[in-house]
Amino acid sequence: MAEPYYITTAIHYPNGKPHIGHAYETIAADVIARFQRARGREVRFQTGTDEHGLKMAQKARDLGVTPRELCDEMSGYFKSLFDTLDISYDNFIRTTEDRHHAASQALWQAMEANGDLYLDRYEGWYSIRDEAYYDESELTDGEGGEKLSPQGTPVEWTVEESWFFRLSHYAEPLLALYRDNPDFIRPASRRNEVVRFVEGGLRDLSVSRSSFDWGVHVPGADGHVMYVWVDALTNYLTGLGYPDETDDFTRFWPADLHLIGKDIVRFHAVYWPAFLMSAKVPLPRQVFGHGFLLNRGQKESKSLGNTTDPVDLADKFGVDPLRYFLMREIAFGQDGSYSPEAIVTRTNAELANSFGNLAQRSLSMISKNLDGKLSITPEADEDLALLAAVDEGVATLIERFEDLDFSTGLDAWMKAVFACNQYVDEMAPWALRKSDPDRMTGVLMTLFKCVRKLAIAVRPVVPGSADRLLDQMGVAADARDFGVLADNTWFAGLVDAGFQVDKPIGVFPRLELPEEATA
RNA sequence: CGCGGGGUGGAGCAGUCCGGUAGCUCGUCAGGCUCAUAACCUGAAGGUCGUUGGUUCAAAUCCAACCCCCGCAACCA
Repeated sequence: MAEPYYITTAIHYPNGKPHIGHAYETIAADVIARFQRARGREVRFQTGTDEHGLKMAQKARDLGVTPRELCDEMSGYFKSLFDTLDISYDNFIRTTEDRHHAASQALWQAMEANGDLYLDRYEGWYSIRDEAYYDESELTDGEGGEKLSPQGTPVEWTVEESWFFRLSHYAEPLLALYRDNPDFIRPASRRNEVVRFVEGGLRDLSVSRSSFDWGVHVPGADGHVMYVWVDALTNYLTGLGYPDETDDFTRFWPADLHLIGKDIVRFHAVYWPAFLMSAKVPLPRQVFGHGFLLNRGQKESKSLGNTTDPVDLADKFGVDPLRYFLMREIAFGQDGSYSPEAIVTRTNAELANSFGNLAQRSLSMISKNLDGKLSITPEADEDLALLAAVDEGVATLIERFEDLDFSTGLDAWMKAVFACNQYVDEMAPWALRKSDPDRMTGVLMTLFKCVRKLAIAVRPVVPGSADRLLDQMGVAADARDFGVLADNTWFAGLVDAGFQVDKPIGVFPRLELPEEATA
């Protein structure tokens, strides 16, 4: 049976429409999911929305709708975005689902059974807007002498009965975890931050709220709902059927990868493993905190008026160019910059001019000069050298993708594409057409084989386009995973079947820079 | 002493952990080709790797100090 692979994105907080960052994270997760499927693994890919918490309740009240109605609407925007972006998730979870409440309560009870939850009073300076308590030392004085949070929001002295989680007991086990599993937190910069934070000592964590009720109820404690993060993190278990020992749970837990933004690494790398240790549930294998997307080097924000609707980007440039750009341009794990010009320049140069044009010129020549017919030909040294170069590029792509280093992997892939274009130039099949037609056929067959390899390799990134290309090449829909790269029988199969290449249709058209983007 | 990220040819970046000819893409210039999406191929110019000092046979890379830029304002990933 195929080796299982479980990947999750963070569940998204839907108190606004999805923005470019949501698209980035989910596209990256999708590329990983498709990549692992292509490697032959049985993939479970989960995303969803995190719908509880005070802010959702407040927002619903402001809009005059019920929290449930608001969640239904907002969650829909996320689903629709993911459909637009070709996200191949297996499970879209919503934390308002009954099964999720049940799972969260089960996890709670497991932590309680381990003696890690206790009831106490929490008092301190609380900011309703930030939904957080602050230490006296963090506060500043406002103009009227009132206390303000570090964020400048008003705070009130609040006393609240709250359940606490004995996080303080887990500092050592967590440090041991980081020590024994250096890749538990990636990239390394994030790991260093977390280690330093935990080394500084951990305080018990307030894990329930009684000031509002839009959340998962604490079992046996009327009036308390769980702190949103307790409930949110549990989603990764819910999706597999926890607490039931379902087949899914047995097969896919522990998760191979939680892909999240760098801002919530602490919750995933500190609280989450501590909760799981307490509940005696195995720990996920890796937490990866990706960087943020900057709009021309600037953080995107409503106040700056530079927000981007990812659906617009996909409409303007196409889903696959957008996906390719994000994975290719940005060193995964670091912050990255994007702009319409950068998207157009990058994807025109690489997808349209280099790879798209390579496919087009190769198929076009086969179609025109050979009536689209394929044939078995002797392979010259140059042909073998090119095939080897392509194999190497593809192998590097696979190796780098396995390590979540997409930009370097695609760089190696591009080098292979360059080698193919160089080969076309050197072999000059248009000249061979007159001087040595058999050799021309050999050259074109070599190109056909190379284009297939390249298309299969890049398919996780640009699935729709790669499939449209492979369709034109007669490559069977079930023969597009990496396992077939080493297969040498497929070509003879196509020849025997009498497959003919039609006049090709380009799958990576050149993009124009939209008018308004230049303004 | 708040935390973090960053300063590498015109632009955008990689390389820095594990010192050893400074690499990639775009842009520019010159040439080639004409099969192909005015695409492709070849070559060239262009950098004292923020500053200063230190370690070393050797530093973009290690150490110290300093300068500058950008986030930490929830739409927040």
